[in-house]
Amino acid sequence: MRVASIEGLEGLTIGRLARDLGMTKSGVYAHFGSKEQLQHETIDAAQQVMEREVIAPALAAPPGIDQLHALADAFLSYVERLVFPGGCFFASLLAEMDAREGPFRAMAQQGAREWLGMIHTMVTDAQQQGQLEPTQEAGLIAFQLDACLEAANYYYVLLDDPAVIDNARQAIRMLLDRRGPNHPTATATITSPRVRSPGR
Amino acid sequence: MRVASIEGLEGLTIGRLARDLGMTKSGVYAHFGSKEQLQHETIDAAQQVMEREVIAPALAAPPGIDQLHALADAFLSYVERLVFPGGCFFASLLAEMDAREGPFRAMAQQGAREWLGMIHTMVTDAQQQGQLEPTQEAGLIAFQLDACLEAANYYYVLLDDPAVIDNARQAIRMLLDRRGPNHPTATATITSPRVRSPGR
DNA sequence: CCTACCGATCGGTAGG
DNA sequence: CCTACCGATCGGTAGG
Repeated sequence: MRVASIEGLEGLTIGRLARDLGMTKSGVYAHFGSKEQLQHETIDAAQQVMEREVIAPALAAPPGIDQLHALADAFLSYVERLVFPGGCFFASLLAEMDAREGPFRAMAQQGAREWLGMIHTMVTDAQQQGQLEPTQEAGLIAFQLDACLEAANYYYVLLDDPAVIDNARQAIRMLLDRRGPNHPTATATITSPRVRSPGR
Repeated sequence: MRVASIEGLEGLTIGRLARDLGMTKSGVYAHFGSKEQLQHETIDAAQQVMEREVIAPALAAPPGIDQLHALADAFLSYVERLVFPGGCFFASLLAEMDAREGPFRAMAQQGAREWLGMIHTMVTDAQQQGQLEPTQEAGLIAFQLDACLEAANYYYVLLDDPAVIDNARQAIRMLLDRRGPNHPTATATITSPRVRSPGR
C-alpha cells in the first residue's frame, strides 16, 4: 500500500516488494499468483484502511451536518497524518487509472461513485433535517465538498504545506454554513445532540 | 504528450515511442540523449499547449472577474475537448509526481505555484475592481476555484460524464457571484467593457 | 537514423 | 519459500 501510494499501482512490482521484504521474487510471487492479484489485494487492504480511518469516524457522527463535518475532518486528518505516504490511496489510484483501460479503471470508477454517493446522501440528510440550504442541488454541494477534499490531498502532498489543509477546512466550513432553518448554530435545536462551536 | 497524459511520464518509454513511430529505439534515443531529456521536452511541449489553450484565452479577457470566467471556461473546454487524452497534462503530472523525489516533483511544484499564483492575482484584481467580495481572503477563493477545476478534470476523465463539467461550471459561477459593489450583473459598470449574460 | 549489443529488471514457470 | 531459469522490455552504448 505504501509503495503503491507513492509510485503508483503499476510501480508496485514483485521484485521491489521482494527486495524490501528480504525475500526472493518467487517467494513473494507464490503468495499472490499474479501481479494483478497482488494489485487487487493491495486495493482491498487500502480500502479497509480508508474505511477505518475515514468512513467509520464519519458514520459515528449523527446523520446530517455533523456527519459531513466528521467526514471532512476525518479525511483531512487522514491526509495530514500521511496514513499513506503518497496521500489518499484512492485519489492516487483515480489519477493513475482514470485514462487507462482495464479492471483497475473500473474499480476506480466504482470507488468514486460510492464515495460521491455517500457524500450526496449525507448532504440530503442534512437538507432534510433543515441544517443545510435546501434550494441547492445536493449533487452540486457534494461536488464542491469533494473538490475541496481532493485538492487538499493533492496539493498537501505536492507542496508539503499545512496551509493547504487549512484552506480546505475553511472552504468546507463556508459550504456547510449555508444553513437551513434548523442549523445547529442558527437555533438551539433538539434534532442535533452535539452542537459545534460556530467558528468564523 | 498523449502517451504521458494517459500512462504517466514514467510510462513514456523510448521503446514504446519507437514502436508508435515505426522507428528503432536507438533512432528515437538519438533525438533526446536520455529518457530524462525526453520527459523534460515532453513537459515543455505540454506547457506550450496549455498556454495556448488555457492561459492565452484567459489573458485575452480584461483583468478582473471576466478573466476568472475566461480562465475557467478555457480550462473546462480544454478538459472537455480532451486536448490531452488523459485530461490536463499537469494535473496528471502533479498526481504522479507529488510523492516522489527528483526534478519532476520540483517542476510540478513550480507549475502548481505558478498556476495558483495566477488565479490568486486574478482574484485580487477582481476584488480591487469591486467585482468580487473583498472581505474574503483571495487565497481561499483561488483554492476553491482551482479545486473545482481539478475535480472536474479528474472525474470527467474517470467517469466520462459531461455532468461533471456542468457541476464545475455551476460551482464556479456561484463562487464568482459573491459579488462586490461593482459586479457586472449587480450594476451597469464602466470598468468592465464586456458584460456577460447573468446566467442562473 | 541504423545494427548490434550491454546489464538490469519485468512477470512468470518448473521443480522442489 | 527457495534455486534456476524463460522471453520481453527497460535505459543506454559502440560504431557507423
